[in-house]
Amino acid sequence: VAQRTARPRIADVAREAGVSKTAVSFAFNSPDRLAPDTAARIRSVAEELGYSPHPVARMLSQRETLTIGVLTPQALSVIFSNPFFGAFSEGVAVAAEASGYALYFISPLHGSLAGAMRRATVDGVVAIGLSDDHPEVEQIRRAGVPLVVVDSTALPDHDSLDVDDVGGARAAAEHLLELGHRDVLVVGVEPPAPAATAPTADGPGVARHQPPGGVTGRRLSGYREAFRAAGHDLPDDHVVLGPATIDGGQAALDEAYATGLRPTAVLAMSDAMAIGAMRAIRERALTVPGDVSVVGFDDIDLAASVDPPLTTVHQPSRRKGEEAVSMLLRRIGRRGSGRPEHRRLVTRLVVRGSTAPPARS
Amino acid sequence: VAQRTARPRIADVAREAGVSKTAVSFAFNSPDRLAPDTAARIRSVAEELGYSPHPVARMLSQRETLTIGVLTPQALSVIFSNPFFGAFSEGVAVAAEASGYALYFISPLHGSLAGAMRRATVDGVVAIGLSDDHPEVEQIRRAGVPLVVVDSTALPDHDSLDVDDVGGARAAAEHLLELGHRDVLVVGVEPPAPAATAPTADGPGVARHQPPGGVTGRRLSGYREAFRAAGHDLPDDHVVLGPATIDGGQAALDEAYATGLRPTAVLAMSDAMAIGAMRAIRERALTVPGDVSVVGFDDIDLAASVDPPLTTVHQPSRRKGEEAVSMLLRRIGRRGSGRPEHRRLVTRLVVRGSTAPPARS
DNA sequence: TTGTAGGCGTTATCAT
DNA sequence: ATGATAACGCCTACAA
Repeated sequence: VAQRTARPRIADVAREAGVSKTAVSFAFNSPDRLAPDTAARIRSVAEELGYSPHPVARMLSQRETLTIGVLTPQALSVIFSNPFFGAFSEGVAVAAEASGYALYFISPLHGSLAGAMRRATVDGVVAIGLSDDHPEVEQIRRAGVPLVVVDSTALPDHDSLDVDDVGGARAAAEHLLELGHRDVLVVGVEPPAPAATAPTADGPGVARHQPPGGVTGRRLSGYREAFRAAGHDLPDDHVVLGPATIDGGQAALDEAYATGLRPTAVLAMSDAMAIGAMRAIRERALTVPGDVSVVGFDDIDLAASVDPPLTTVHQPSRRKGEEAVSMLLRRIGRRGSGRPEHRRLVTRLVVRGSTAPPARS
Repeated sequence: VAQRTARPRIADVAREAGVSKTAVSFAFNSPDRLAPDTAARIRSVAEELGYSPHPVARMLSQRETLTIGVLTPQALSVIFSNPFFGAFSEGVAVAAEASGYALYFISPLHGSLAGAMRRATVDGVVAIGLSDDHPEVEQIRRAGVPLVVVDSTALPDHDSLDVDDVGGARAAAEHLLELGHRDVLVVGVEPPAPAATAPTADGPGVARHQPPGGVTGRRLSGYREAFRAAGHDLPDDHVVLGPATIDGGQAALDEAYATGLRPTAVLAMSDAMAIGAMRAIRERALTVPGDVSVVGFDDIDLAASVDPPLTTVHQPSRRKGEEAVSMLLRRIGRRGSGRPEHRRLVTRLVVRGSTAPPARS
């Protein structure tokens, strides 16, 4: 590797071209204010020297980064292993790129999300899955950066975007109830354990005492509504939580079986977990949907391609990403002012092949 | 939303606490150099005012961003829709987070990758899939930022990391040949069309005149080697390219059928494309592997869960991400000096259910 | 059309 | 232990 030589600065170009630093700056930022040939000469000298404006210096003086942050309370590793997040990011990326913004991922560093947030050089933030009871949410809000929260219990002061989790979950549960299922296991997404407070890495387990908020809470109440309306019960010990990954779903199901549960159906809060659950079910030499029905949530691209095709609740993941960025860019444009906007996108149940009536035993 | 009030600066804290700016800086960066109570007082004033050091100013003065860039010649939208990339990013994220680095994604903005690169405030870059014949590769190298290229034809001057594409591809082709297939369609990953030069958005099509380089080229030559060794032929018109997505694979297969091809097997260069190909095959009322066998590449998490389970070439995607970052951090640590390092990881064929002997017709 | 000078907010150097 | 001052590299009134 070529030893890195000192990066040329604007003064070098100015000297070499025999003009002032201002002229060089103009050549890059407002060429119209320069005689055409001066501008051309400056640019060619710059090219020759390999000069380009230092982005950090530029940011500092323009107070603008042309970057938007994607903030998540989970480690990026768990995030990137969830296909739903891939689709969401796709939407975010499309909208950001279209407006010339780059993407910066903000995740807990050294256990601190607020710390990572302070380090982030962004013009605004899309926060996904940041529940309002997150211990650092207050510090994050105070950063004073335009913020759109996605899939959170709406912070009334901030723009928010979510989907009809309750309705979608209710539809999923109703579907199982109509098929005749009564003994149903809920496989939920575990709210990220803030490493700062309680780093209890005890894997998936039954729901903790405090009722989960955010998406998990909303979907859970959707499931419950359906059961209640049908005059049935969804006991607390039939709710197992874990990370929203294939492995998480598999582990969650194993956990439930270890507890002695033998449900005829599974309501998973993420397709990745649903797929993991199906794996666990098969490893027990049971079949889907013959012995156990499975319903997912998200409707990832591959949901229709797995075996059996997954019955799931569709949510517009890509659009969610696009819409979040577009709300954020609007707010950035307004320089943060204006009343907060709250949007909710629709969900719908997509019935495929992973659900069937329970086996008569 | 609260009207954003002027962000407090170091001088505000200094004044309020009755100390100098230096003292405030020390309170944050080297508290040991201050009397314990002064440090404490300063920090509490800072807290009260809601002050934290401006990250951009900090970067400027420290000449360090604690951020690594992930550069891709494709739009992020196509990237995030490829599960392989999710796994790779997972590895990148794990390694980066472990060292306290944040992630910044660099993709073509306004059609220019080099332009996006110049805007990027990063300490180093992991470039994935940047072929050496990319029109902007020279400008990117000249940026003088530590660079690790992944899945590229190795730039001899830079650290590089790839997998045994040739060997993996050869194994895939040999597998099909052994099963008895002769009429095989290759579904390849299309090198990104640099928007800067030829924005010919004519979708998937047969290979262009210039032979593809990078991964596509290497995998193709692996396939060819196997055919040649078996005394068979892999005609040029049996190679179709498209974006590495489900849709891309589906479109590529449709294209081939439109051309009149009726292969008994498909060699796809990505699992996403393989899954897309399987969809297209089924839409023609054909079965996999009964009528057409399909082999993928990557071995994404879901490969074993699709129907039928996908025979594919495994590559250590996560490890690739981790290793790339670790090489990059080493180089950053050496401040860019030292001889370039070149690593290659292994691949292996994983036979599942999507391949079988050709139907006797 | 071009140049001068001040500011962006920090950290580092060198005194005291 | 603390403070004054000069970088860091650029942008942009304002002046010429």
